[in-house]
Amino acid sequence: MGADDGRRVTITAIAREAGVSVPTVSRVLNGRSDVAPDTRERVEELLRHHGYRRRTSRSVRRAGLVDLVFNDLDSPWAVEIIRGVEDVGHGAGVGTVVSAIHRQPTAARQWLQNLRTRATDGVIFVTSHLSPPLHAQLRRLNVPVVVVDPAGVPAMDVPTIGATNWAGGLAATEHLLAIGHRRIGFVAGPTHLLCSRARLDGYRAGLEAAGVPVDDALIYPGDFYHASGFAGGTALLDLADPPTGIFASSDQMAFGVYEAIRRRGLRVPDDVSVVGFDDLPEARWASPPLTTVRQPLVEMGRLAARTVLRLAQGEGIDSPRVELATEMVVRDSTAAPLTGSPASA
Amino acid sequence: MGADDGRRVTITAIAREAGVSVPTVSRVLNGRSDVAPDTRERVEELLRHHGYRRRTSRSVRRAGLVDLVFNDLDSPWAVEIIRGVEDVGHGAGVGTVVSAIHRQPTAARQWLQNLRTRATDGVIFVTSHLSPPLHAQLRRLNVPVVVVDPAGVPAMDVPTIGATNWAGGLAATEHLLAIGHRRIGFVAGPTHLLCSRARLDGYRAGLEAAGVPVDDALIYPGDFYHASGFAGGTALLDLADPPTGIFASSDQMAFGVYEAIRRRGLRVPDDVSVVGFDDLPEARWASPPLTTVRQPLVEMGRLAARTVLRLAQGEGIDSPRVELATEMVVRDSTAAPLTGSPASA
DNA sequence: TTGAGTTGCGGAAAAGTTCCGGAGTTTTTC
DNA sequence: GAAAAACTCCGGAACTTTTCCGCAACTCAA
Repeated sequence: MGADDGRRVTITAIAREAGVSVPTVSRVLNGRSDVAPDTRERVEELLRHHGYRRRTSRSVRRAGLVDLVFNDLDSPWAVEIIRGVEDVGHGAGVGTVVSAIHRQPTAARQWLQNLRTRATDGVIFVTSHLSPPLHAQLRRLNVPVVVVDPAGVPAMDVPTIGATNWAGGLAATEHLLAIGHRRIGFVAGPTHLLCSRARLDGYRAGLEAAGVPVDDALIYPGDFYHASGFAGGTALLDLADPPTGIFASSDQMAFGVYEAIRRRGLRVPDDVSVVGFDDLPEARWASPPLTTVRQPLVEMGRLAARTVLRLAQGEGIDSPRVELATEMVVRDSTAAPLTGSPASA
Repeated sequence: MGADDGRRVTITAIAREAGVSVPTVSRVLNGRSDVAPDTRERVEELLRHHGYRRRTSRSVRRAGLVDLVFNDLDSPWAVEIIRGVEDVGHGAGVGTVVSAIHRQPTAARQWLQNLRTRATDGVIFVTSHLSPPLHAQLRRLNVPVVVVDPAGVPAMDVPTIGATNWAGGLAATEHLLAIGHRRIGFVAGPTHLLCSRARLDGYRAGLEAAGVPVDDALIYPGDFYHASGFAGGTALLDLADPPTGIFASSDQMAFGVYEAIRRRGLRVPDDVSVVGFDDLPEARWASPPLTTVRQPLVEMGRLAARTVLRLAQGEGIDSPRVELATEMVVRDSTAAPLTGSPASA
């Protein structure tokens, strides 16, 4: 596309073609406010069409801010990501702007509106859909974007950062199988998230590799929050042939499962084993301490921040898709199933 | 839905469409009296339909950012505050910049350095000491400051926002006394924080009002984090005459106490009752669900944001010191003490 | 030095406000 | 009952404020 005819594109050429002066193009590039909306659009269109790139890597004016956008800000999960981003940002002398767009397009538009009035060095979306129009707008503003735990398919040319969710799901399932469980319940996350589906597939793969048939009745659709874990645990224990172990695909749901088990008058791990996913700080302090799959959330935040800052400097990216390793953390919420129960060993 | 087709709506367009002159529209906008009622109505209808917005912000130039500074970003506690601030900020079209200064003066200096390169409409400190030099610097920059849960004395002329910590500590103690406990342990927060001291004083006041002598051996110095709760619970249970109920002045420490009790092979609330402070979302889902003192954290964040934005607009403040009410939330972690104590039952 | 890009300054034009007067209507006066 | 006075409502024009962009001077790297 760019069709840059041998020579590098300069703002002088853009200015001539757009019928404006050089300073005006410069102002558009730097996100100044004193440019008429349609002039800005015309110039941005030409910049994009010619694939303009900043001349030097050094003279980039930084806004001193990185945007971190969540769908919802209602989980301890979020703090871990914030910590990672803030840590790197702090070291690099950039502030971290945290927003929640609550899945509403109006909120997203309002956020974008605010973004226009100031500047940003880059945007990190977390488990967000990053709607095409929004992405197009950001592209027009020439703002680098990174997505953590992308919702849909890896998408276009946006770098994404995640964890090895499939491997984590597999490891958790293998752990339960290894200590003797055969009937393993699964509380899934929202199906529209890639990480949820990967964890579910890891669970399925683990069962199949062990020759245990996958029973759809043992898979409960949750949403990562406490309440759905409670509902899922209750539903699974209500089955005629209830599971001896339950793998919840988030720690919060695992705590909900704890509560469901406790309400039944049963105990963890004596009667039912539970495995979570995330390894939030509170997993270590739950009663009993939760066996879970550790996601390096802080490290994911750090990496996202470093990536977006590199992009902001015009530097390249090693890989458009990075998955950090998960790690099985065995604590006290898993044990061998009761041998006696229906049959025996 | 004004469907503003790219261009901005001007009063000229409105005037043309309404069949009146520009000055007439201007008069409607400014609430002048010399406009015929039906003319006024017609114009107002069109203004509404096109979503007309005043061109001039009229107010001072805003940076569109509010800074939210924590000491450490390592507790679910922080998310609640962030949610509140972000919520109000989002509504007002300002971004929320989250920072952690890790109690280090160097980090604070670095943060201030970053602040100089950009602009801010105001700063909210959370449980921070707000050292005099830092405060002086901010004052020099003419940046409004609000402190949530101030560390030291209410300080100079800085508005502060907190909760009724003393009343909360009293309520928790009274609850334990009411169900029959006489020997009540207390796991304190860091003594340099005002809220910690207030909770401790509430505890003492509750005991004294009930005629129960305060035993310093029952007061363990914690730091609000899990680990110190575990240490405190362990230490209290190791006493020759251990408490039958433990009041931890944060939910996280209460979870640490849970773990200490569990390690002893004892049970909550059968053997030992536990009360927390904060009412984090996970308190509801702990095993067993935690009896605690609810702090309106989100609301505190909201209020802080509203206050700092009002200050930024040059408006006045109703009160320099606001305390929001705490609320006793009774769940399943408290019960009457075993009557026979060491033996019997 | 040279070329690319940025910034302070100022001016033209647009947007919005205020002053003023005039047409039409209502009220008062004689 | 007619003229005068007063009032209502609105447009023209002058004025003020804000936006937008070019000029020229400047910075920065090669």
